[in-house]
Amino acid sequence: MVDMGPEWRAFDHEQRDKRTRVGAPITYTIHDKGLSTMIDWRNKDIYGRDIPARNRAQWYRLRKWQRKIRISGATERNLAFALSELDRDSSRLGLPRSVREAASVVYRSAVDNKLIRGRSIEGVVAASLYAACRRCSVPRTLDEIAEVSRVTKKEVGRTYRFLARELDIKLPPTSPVDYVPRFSSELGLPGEVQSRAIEIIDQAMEKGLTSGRGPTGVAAAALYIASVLLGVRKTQRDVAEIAGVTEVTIRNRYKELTEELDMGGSLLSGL
Amino acid sequence: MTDVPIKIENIVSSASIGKEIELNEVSKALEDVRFNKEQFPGLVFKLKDPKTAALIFSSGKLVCTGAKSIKDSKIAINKTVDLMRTIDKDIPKKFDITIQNIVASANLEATLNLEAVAIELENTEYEPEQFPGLVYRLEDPKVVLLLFGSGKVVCTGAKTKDDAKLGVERAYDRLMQLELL
DNA sequence: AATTTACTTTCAAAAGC
DNA sequence: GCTTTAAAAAGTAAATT
Repeated sequence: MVDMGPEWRAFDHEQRDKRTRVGAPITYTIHDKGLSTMIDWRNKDIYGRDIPARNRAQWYRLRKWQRKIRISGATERNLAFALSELDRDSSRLGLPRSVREAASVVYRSAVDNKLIRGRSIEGVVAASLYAACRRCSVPRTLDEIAEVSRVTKKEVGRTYRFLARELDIKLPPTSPVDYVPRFSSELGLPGEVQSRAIEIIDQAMEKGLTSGRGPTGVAAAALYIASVLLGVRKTQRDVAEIAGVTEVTIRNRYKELTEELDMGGSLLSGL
Repeated sequence: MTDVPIKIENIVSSASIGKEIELNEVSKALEDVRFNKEQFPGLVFKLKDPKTAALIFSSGKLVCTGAKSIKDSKIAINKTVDLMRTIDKDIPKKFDITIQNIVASANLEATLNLEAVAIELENTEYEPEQFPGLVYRLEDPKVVLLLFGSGKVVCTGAKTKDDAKLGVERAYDRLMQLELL
C-alpha cells in the first residue's frame, strides 16, 4: 500500500505516520526524445551485418534497454492522454485548476504504483477526479462525474474504492454542507441563506438525521427550508433540478428536518 | 459475548450429481424453467416448495438459492435432483451438498450514527450517495456486514449459521467498545 | 400524494465469454 | 469483469392511480 500523505487521510486517527514512501518520486520527463537509432530485432547491426557472437550479450542488453524505453514512451503517451482527459472532464465540470492538479497527483500516484493494470485510463482519471473533488470540499456526485467522462457510474465508484484502498486515501463521507455553496449560487440565493442552510445541516447531523441519506438530498432540503425562512423562497422544483434529486426526495427530507428540528412554527411565519 | 438473535433470510448451496445432463431435455421435462444458453449457461428452475430457485448446469452441478434454512436448501436440491432423475435414471441418490453462503438479518436495537462509525470503525466503506448502508468487513469470522442507521444489520458471506451469528455479535461488541452504540 | 415496482450494496457457486 | 439466482436492509426513483 502507498501513502499519499496525511492530507489524504485527514480522518485516519491511527497509524498516520512511520510509513515509508514506496519508491522514488517520478518525474515524467521525456527521456527518449531524439533517439532515432533503432536496435534491430535480429542479430544484425544497422548495416545489416551479423553481430559477432562475442558481442551478442551486449547486444541483447541494448535491446532490453530499448524495450524499456519503448515501454516508458507508451507510459508517457498514456499520461499525456490521461491529462488531456482530465482537462476535458474538469472543464466540463467547471472545476478550478487546484482540483485538477489534486486529481493529477492521485492519477500519477496510481500510475507510479502500477494500479492501472486491468483498468481503463478514463476510469482511473474519473475516479481520481472524484476523489480530488471530495478532498477539496467541492464534491461532484458519481452521476456528475460519469456524465462528463465516458465511464459508467458503477465503474467510477468501483475504481474510486480501489484507489482509496491501494493509495490509503481515507476521505470522510461527503458532507451535505459541501454541496451548499454550489447549489446556492446556482439558485442565485444570498449568502445568508447559505449560512442558515448550513446551520440546519449541522443540527441535522447532530441528531443523526443524515445517516444513510443522500448528501445532495439533505443539502437541497436544507437550502429549500432556509430560503423559505429568509423570505427568498425557491420552488422545490427549482431546488430539485439544481441538486439533481426529485421533488419527492426534497419533500421527504423537508418533512423529516422540520419535524425533528421542530421548525414548523418558524416556517409558518416565514410564509 | 453479547447474544444477538439473527434471522436467516437466504441460503445458497451447491451440489454435483457426478454426471453430465442434457439441459434441453431437462427444460422439456420440468415446469417453470428458463434456459438461454447464450445468455447464461445454467438452466433456471423454480421450485414451489421450498420456494427456491435452482441453476442446473450441463456438467451435472447445481446451485440452489432462496431457502430460509439449511434443511430447506437441502430438501430443495434433493427434490430438484429427483425431478432430474425422471430423465436420467442413473443419477445417484447420494451426493454432497455444500452450503456456500448464508444471508442473515438482525437488529441491534439502537440507532447508529453512520458518519461516526465510518470514522471510528476499521475496515468500513460508507458512501450514502450510493447506498444507505455502511459496509463492515470482518476478518474473523470472514463475513461482511451492512449496518444501517436504524440499527438493522445484514450479515452475508457466512458458511455456517454460527458464523453469521458470531459475526453480528462481534460487530455489536466492537461498536459497543467504541461507544458507537 | 399514495402505491407499486425497481434499482443501489453485500455474498457464493455454477460454465463460459 | 460479466451473465443468472435469492434475500434483507433503507434511500431514492419512476410509473400508476
